[in-house]
Amino acid sequence: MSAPEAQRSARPRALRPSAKVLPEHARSHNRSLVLQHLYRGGLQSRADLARETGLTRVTVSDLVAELIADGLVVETGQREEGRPGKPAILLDVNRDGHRIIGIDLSDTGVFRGAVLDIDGRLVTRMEAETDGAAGDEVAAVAVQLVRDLVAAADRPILGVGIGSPGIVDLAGRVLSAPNLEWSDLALQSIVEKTIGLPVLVANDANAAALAEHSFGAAVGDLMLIRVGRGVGAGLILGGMPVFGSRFAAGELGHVVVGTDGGELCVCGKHGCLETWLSVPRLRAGLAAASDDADRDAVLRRAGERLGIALAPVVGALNLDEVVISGPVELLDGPLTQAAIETFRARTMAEFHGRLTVRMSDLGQDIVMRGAAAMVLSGRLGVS
Amino acid sequence: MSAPEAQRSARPRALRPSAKVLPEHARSHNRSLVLQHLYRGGLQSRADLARETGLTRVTVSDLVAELIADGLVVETGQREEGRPGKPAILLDVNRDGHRIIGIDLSDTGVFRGAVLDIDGRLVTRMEAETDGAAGDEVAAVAVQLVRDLVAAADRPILGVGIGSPGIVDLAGRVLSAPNLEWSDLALQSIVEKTIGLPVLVANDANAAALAEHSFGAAVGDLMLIRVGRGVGAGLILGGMPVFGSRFAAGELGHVVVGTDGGELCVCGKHGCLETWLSVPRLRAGLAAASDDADRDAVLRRAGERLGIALAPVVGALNLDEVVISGPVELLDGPLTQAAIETFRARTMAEFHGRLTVRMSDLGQDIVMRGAAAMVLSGRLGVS
DNA sequence: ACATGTTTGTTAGTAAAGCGTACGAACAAA
DNA sequence: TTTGTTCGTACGCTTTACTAACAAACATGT
Repeated sequence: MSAPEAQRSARPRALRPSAKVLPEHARSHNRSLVLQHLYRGGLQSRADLARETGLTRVTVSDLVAELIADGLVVETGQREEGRPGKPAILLDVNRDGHRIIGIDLSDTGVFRGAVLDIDGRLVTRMEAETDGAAGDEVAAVAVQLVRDLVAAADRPILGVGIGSPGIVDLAGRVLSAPNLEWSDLALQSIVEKTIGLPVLVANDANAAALAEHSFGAAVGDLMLIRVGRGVGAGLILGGMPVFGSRFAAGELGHVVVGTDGGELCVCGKHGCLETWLSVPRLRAGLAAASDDADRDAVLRRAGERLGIALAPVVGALNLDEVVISGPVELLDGPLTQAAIETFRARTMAEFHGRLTVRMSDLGQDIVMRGAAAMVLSGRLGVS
Repeated sequence: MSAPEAQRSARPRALRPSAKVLPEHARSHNRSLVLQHLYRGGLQSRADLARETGLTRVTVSDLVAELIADGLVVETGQREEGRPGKPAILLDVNRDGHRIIGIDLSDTGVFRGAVLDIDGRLVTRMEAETDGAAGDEVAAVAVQLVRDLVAAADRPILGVGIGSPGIVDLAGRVLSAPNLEWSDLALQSIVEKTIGLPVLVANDANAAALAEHSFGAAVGDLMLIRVGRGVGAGLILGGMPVFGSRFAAGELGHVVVGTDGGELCVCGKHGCLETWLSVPRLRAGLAAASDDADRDAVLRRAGERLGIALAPVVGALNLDEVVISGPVELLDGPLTQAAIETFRARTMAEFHGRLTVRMSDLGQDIVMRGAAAMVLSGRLGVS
C-alpha cells in the first residue's frame, strides 16, 4: 500500500459531446421499434406488438395509429384462429405502398439503378452508360438516372440511396473517388436539391455490407469483401456500419499481404491485396494458365492471400461472418475454399468456431439493395 | 428496364430486438450528459451547462439539484469575473466525494488493486500474491483483495471495476482464462454478492484501451496492444469498446503473422504474433543476442511483425491511433519505430496520414485505471 | 341457451419530463 | 439612480407512456 502520489492531471479531454434526448426522440425510437417488429415479423396484432416490444397496448395503439396515418402500416383483416377472445386485427407494413430508389455507381462504364419496394425487391431496373465521362459530367449522368427512376416509380418514394465508390463522409460528400475523378463532391446535397427527396450516399462496399445484413443470410457482425476492379470491404458491427474516423474504413485493397514480395501495384507498392485478388488480375492469371490444375492454383493462391489478410481483422474483431461479393465464376470455388483453409490455419479455431466464410447470394444487385437498406434504416429506423 | 422478377423473399431475419425507451431513460441520459460536461469541463455554472448541452436552464437546474442530492456534484462558490449580471454559482463534480476500486488480475503471480478517485488517480495501492493458486482458490484471493480495498477506502465507493485476463462476456462471466484455470466463472456476480457493491468485469486489454481513451492522450478510434506474457488487444470505436460476437475481440496473440514460417507456439502453430512479440520471447531473444546491434535487430524484427499484423486491421477500421502498452524498456524504441515504418510501408499513407503509433504513458496502472473508467462509464455515464 | 372466461382494442385519468414564459436577485456601467 | 445583463427559479403547458377500466367479440362448459 502506497501513499497517494503525484500524477499528471487525469482529466480527459474533449470528445464528441453526445446530444440531449427529448421525449419526442424517445417517441420516434419507439415508433421505429414497432415498425421494425412489424417489418420483420409480418402480420401481427397490436396486442402482439405490445407483448414483443414491452410497450403497453395503449401506447402501441397510439403509435400504430400514427403509422397508419402516415401510410406506412395497414390493417389486413382479422386473424382466423380458434382462440377465445375478440379476434385480433392484423397489421402489416404497407409493403406495396412506397418505393425506394437504389443506385449503384461502383461499376465501370455504367451506373445501375432500380426502383425497389419496401422489402428490397427490385421493381424496375435502369442503367446509364457513363461513356468515359468524369467529374461533374458523370455526376450529371447519375442525377439524370435518379430523375428517370423517380419518374418511373408508381408509388410515393421514401428516399434515394446511392452507393458510390471512393471515400464518402457521413453527410454524403464523396471526398475522393479517383475512377470518377470526384473529390469533395457534395453528391447527397446535389441530388437532394435536384430531386427534392431525402437522399443518402455511402460507400458501395458499406452499402453492400448493409444489404447482406438486411436482406442476406447474415446473422451478426460481418465483413463484406467486394472484389471488382479493386478490392474493398464493408463492416457491420452490432448492426451498425463502421465508417472509420476518416470515413475510410474497409479500404483494404492497398494493404500489403504476406512477407514474400508480390507484383507491382498501381499504388507503387508490391503485393497489395489488389494485386492478388482484383478481377482484372485474376482474369489475366487464368488466361495465362496452361491447364485446369494451373487455373485452380491461380485461384487458390488468391484465396490464400485473402485468408492471410483477413486473419488479423477477424481476430481483432471476432467476426461471425465474412461474405465475399463479386464475379461468382472467379470467387466461388477454389478461391473461397482456399481462403477458408488459410484462415483456419492462421487463427485460433476455438475463438472463431462459428465464423463462416461464404459468397454473397445477392448477386449484382447487392449495392442497389444496400442503398435501399440505407433508406429503410435512415428514414424508418428499420434494418 | 426490366419487369419485376421473381426473387427470394427479401424479409430479413431475427436481430437483436432493441429496447423500448421510456421518458425516464431520456432523463437519465440527460443527467449523464450534464455530469459528463461537468466532469470534463471543470467549473461551470448551470447556465454554462445549459448552453453547452442545449437543454434549458430550468431543466439543467432540475438535473443539477438531483446530482447535488446524490452527492455527485457540489457548488464551489461564485465566479469572480467583471461581467455584468448576477454572478454565476460554479459547480463541479464532487471529485473527492467518492472512490472507485480498480483491480488488475492480468499479471503473473500477483493481483494488483487500488482505490482511485473520480478522476482516475490512485489513492491507495494494494497487491496480493497468488502463489500459483488457480481456480476458485485464486478467485478467493481476488475477492479478498477487493474486500481489503473496500475497507481501506475513506469515502463512499461508486463501484468496483475488474480487468481480468481471458474471455469475459458482457455479464462479467469469465468464459475462459487458462492462466488462472477459470472457465465459466461468474466473477462479477460472485464479487457483487460478497461485497454488496456494483461490480463490472471486463477483459484486461479492453480495460486498458478504455483507460487510454478516458485518461490517456487518445483522441478517437484506437486499438491498444498489450504485450506481456501473451499479446492481446482492446478496441475503442466511436467511444465504445468493441467486444466481438463471442466476446473474443482483440485476441490477436495467436494469429499467424507473415508468410515465412516462424517459431513454434504453445498453440501448435508456427509464427503466431506471440512468438514474435511476447515479453518472454523478447527477453530470450535479447539474452541470446551478442551485441547492441544484434539486440536492436531482435527488437526491430518484433516491431516489424507487429506492423505486419496491424496493417490489415488499421486498414479495415481506419483507426486514428495504435497504442502499445507493456515493458517500456522492450517496447519503446526500435520496436515501436520498426512497427511504424513497417506499417507505413504496407498501407496507403493518404488514408492513414493521421494514424499515430505510440507507447502508452499510463504505465503499470493502466488496467486498474481502465477498470475505474469502466465504473465511471457504467455507473455515471461518464467517459 | 346461457353464463363464463379470454383476448382485443379503446377511453379516461395520472405521473414524469422538458419546454416557454416570467420573475426576483445580483451585478456592471452610464 | 437608472439601465441593462445574467443567473437561477416558479409556474403552467405539452408530450409521452403508464394504469385502470370497459365494451366488443369470440370459445367453451353446463
